[in-house]
Amino acid sequence: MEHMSRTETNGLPSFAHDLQILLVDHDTLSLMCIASMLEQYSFKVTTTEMASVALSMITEQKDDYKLVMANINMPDMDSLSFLRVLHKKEIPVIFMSSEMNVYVAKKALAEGACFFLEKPISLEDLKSMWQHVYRKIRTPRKYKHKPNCGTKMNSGKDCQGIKINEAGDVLRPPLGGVKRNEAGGECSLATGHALDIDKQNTCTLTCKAQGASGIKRPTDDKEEQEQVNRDSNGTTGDKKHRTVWTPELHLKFTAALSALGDLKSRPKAILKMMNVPNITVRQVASHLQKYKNQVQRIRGTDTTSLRSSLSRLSNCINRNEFPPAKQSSLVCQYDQRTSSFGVQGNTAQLDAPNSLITSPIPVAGFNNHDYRRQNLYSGHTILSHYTNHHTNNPSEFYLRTQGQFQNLNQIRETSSFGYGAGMNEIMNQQPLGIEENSFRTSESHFPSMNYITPEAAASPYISGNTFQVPNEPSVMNQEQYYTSSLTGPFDSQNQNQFSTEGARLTTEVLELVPEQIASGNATNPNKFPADFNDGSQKLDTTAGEASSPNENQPLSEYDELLKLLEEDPQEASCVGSVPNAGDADRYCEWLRETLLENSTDPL
DNA sequence: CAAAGAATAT
DNA sequence: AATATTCTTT
Repeated sequence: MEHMSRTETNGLPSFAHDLQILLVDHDTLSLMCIASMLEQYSFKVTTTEMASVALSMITEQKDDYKLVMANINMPDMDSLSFLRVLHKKEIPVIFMSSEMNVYVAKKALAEGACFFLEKPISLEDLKSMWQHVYRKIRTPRKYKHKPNCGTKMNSGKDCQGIKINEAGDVLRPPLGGVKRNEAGGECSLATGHALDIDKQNTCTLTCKAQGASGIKRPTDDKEEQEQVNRDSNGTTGDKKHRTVWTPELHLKFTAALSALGDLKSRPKAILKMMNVPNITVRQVASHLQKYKNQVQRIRGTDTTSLRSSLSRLSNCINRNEFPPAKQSSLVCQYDQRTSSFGVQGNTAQLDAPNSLITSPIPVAGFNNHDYRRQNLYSGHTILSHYTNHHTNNPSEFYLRTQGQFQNLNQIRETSSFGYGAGMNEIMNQQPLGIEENSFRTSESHFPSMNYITPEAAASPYISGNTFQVPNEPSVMNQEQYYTSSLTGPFDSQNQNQFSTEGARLTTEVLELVPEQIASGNATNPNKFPADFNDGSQKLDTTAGEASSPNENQPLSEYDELLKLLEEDPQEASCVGSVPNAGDADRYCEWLRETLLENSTDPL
């Protein structure tokens, strides 16, 4: 690669040349892509897809890596342990992630990572990475040892039996397999084990004999907790899995609620109506509890409207008037078979389903949405859409640049993740994925593609190649989520569907947007951005210091620093060839502070 | 005692 | 934060 980009290379101070960077990303395409970009700056890049291998390489010290850039999502180990090992060796770590998640970013930074990049990463973003090599090593802000929290940063991915001893050596389990619990049951990768990181920096795979859901309150040590949890037939192999309330499930739930009315909406009845196998009354009760809380929170203490909504719907049902009069312009179909939203054949057009499973959203910020993320540096907002993993439809991503969406055609499927992961964040980002309920996300490193026309956007149905660009968010916000289930159209003919397990086709019509969003407004392409910015407000604030209206501040600010350093490399590097990275340091410190500050914000 | 509601554990 | 489990009330 010597022949290429001499100019780019010259953009960096000499001491940044030939910097040895170890790049870790299980995502091969991403790995190659970023590696090639880094090489354009004349960095010497070594790549590996396995974090564990990366650690081996570092431990073996074949090369003197000055910087490690790693996808925070590590299928083969816990990224937190990874970070700690490197931190001990005083190698700066920059984490990358395709799912922007403030929590994860904060966590990583707090734990000592020196930077966090959201994919897609631009050439420009990488330009300044060398600076981190010269920053002082920070000590992790807090070291909260919580047993069983080790996987948190891994967005639902668990360690697969990699051990790291104190020296940072990576020890693989004999067969590289899955550890088994005492009873010989295989630990489910999804839920059956937890990753413990003790103070010796040893990561141990442990299996919970009781399964993922063996959560018990401390007993007053009455009768020895008999092995009540050994299942009835004596085999411990059965893995209880944590039920995930997918959009589909929740849909059935809300439909049942609607059909029953709030008076009859008791767990048992709901369960019966939902007719979903493998779900218990207690689970429904639990969900109902959450549901009610959220409805209440959204509506304030006022239950009247809730009631009237229900009775209104009830009336409709009784009078056989389906669907009830429409009040919104944004309608999409829901295909129960493929569990996707959108017009037949064009699935996953709406990200409403995501909002179904997002966590409670602060009332002030309805527009928050897990699938709407913003690149800290580019200011791009990226929308992603979920799709059920049973379908072949890749998730779709839309990139908004300067007020316009770009459809990223070059979509690549990556790992699946469980609820809470990414979707939360993608959902964000929490542990314990369940195979049957996992989603798939896609990411793209190719910012390009077609713009979406306002005309296309105006379509009440969102077709495969368009994106709704309404004045208001096209996502169903929390309020809409709860109310729509109560007031939304309900096909009488579908009532029985909840008790028929067989094939169901696209018949249900969902109302996704409340009446306030009149069709007239919805087609105004000039106004929509407000919401999307709001939706990412958290990230915005995070990225750009409040005062500036320009969201790209951080990048330019960083750039300024870089330029400063470049302009006078001599002076900058007064100590040997080490530049004075004070400014960069301060910047990073600021960034970190900002992120951490936000974390304490109640919001 | 069963079912639902609330509280709490993780 | 979401869900499972346990405690409390109906």
